[in-house]
Amino acid sequence: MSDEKIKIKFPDGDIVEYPKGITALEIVEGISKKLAKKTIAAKLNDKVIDLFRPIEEDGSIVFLTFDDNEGKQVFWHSASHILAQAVKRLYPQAKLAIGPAIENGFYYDFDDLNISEQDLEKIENEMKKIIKENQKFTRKVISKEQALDLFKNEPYKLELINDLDDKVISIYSNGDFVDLCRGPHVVSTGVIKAVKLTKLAGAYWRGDSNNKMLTRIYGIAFPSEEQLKQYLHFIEEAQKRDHRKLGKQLRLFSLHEEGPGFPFWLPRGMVIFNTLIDFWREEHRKAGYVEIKTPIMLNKALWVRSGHWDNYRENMYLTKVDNEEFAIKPMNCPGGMLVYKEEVHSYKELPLRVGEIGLVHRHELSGVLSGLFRVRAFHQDDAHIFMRPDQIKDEILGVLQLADKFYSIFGLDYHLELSTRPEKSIGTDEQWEQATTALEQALKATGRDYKVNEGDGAFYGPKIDIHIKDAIGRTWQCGTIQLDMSLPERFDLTYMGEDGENKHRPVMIHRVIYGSLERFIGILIEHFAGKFPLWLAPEQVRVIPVSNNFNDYAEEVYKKLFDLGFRVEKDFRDETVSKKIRDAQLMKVNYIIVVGEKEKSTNTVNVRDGRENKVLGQLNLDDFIASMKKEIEEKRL
RNA sequence: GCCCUUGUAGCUCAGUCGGUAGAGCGCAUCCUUGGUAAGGAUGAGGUCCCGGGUUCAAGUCCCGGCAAGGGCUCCA
Repeated sequence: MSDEKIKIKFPDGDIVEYPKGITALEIVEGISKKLAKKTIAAKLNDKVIDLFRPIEEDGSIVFLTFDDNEGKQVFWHSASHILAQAVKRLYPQAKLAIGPAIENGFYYDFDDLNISEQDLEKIENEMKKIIKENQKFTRKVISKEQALDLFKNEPYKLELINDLDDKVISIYSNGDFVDLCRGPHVVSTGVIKAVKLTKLAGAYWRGDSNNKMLTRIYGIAFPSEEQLKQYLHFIEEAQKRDHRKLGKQLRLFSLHEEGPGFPFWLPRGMVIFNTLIDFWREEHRKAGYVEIKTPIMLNKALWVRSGHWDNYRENMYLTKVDNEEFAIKPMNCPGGMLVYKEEVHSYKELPLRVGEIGLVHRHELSGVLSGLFRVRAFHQDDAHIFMRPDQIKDEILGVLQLADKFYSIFGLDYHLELSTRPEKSIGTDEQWEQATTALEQALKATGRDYKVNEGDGAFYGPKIDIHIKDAIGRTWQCGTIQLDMSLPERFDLTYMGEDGENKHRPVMIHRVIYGSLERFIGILIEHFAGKFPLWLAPEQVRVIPVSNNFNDYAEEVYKKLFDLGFRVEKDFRDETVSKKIRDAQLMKVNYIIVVGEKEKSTNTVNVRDGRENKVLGQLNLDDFIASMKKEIEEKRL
């Protein structure tokens, strides 16, 4: 090592001199053994590097642990190398593709690997062996020729190397295993304390469905067994909330072979469905919307005009009526266009906000269907807003505020994303500029952060997506606001301007807040784990007499609640109280009322909170009714 | 659409080596009349997803299809 020095700046501002070529590991060990133990990688001048890589230049350094996202990525990426190494040991003929870290864990793709899920345990055990061997990771930069020679038996690696061209080609080795890799990696395999292979799947090479399908193995790893256990427990809990499972248990909806992707709504599910729509109607009425309903099936000429025939036909259900071709609507907009054109509109009546709970059908690929989250028939809480160009900002802001009101009611946090002009698009630069600026202004006016996805907009206009976050941290795209510069042209929509000319082109947006009622309910089921707020609950109250000697009083209580409009059931079965309580609990009834002698003589009810699984005690019936009314009124969570 | 896995009573699932179908829950009837998460007994209930094939014999093995689950691709 030379006498040359380099200057390293720490996050707290301190600058320390070190000999050139020192490693981040040596630096951190000099600071704190404890920190060194937790440290996975380092960030030098904002570039993540291996702890074992010699530092040759001045710079500011940050140490990364598993708590940092970038630390996790290094950790999981290293685990994926161990996975590949284990697979190569057990199945030498397997060909390596790629193996990155992902949001939750890592995967590695292989070709020529014929295994089934039972083999995962074997591979996992081999990984544990490699971890035990505590092999050191090393990095080496090689020439393209060397790389081509080194990986001559790995066709996928060769393809990658040839695509790397002028970039630096680095390889990482640990033990007998070498992989083409940008890195960085952990110091040694022993750092990975706990690993689990979670699933086996097919995946196309380079994500292109024209390419060969490879075998992908997914896994997760942690710095301690305890963390792995916690993670697996979390997954288990999440599975208990699965809306497909709860939907069946709580008898909300069903799916049948006879109609793949076409959900059946059962009485209990219909309560939620209708309650959501009631709420929607009321809020939209207040926000100045009118409502229409357009036909579910319209002729081919309309879809040709709207552009769907050319761009979306693959996903449309077609049929014939009197020998003319018709399509079941995959979207509501074309019908809405016809309604707009029914009369001449004045600039004075804009913005025109036209809502529609539209049932749309889309032929999604069989492999993508999933419970209520991905279906072939669903209801959109659609609305089209027609406006003058100067109204864009305020209208968008109005929609964002309305969406905020909705999501807050359900206790759903969310974030906003703006997608701008894609490469393939219609319209002029000015139009895009104006539209995008208006969207941005509206976003800024909300005072919320938003993310920009450059070039991710639809070909016909920029859009804002609303991504909600559920009770266990998963995000879902629900609401969208899309500006459409295509349909007003295609349908030649106009309005009469101040100048007396009926040739002005309105700006149109499509927007949804629930997105799809089906999907939204699926999300709500999982968000609430089936325990709905009182205002939404399919069964708000269940009345249980302690024995059939008290059926008369129970009936009286039941009838009173029923007549007041509560969703109430009674359980007069010849079963024990415990049994009936249990059944009510399993159905996640909000309030379970038990009545016997005590209650009958005092005109009270004994209430149990079904969501909390807790007895609240004896309450005056009228007081209880008043408190429920209030709870519903406030839409309390 | 593609890869892997699965499909048995209303539900959740067992079914070994190919020998002709099982449990718990639910349901019905009876006993029990009860105080906050499963009282007891008896009984009914089956196109083993569908169609072919192999075999003396198929829930079981093979082929094809359909559906579901996990992924990939797709998602105006």
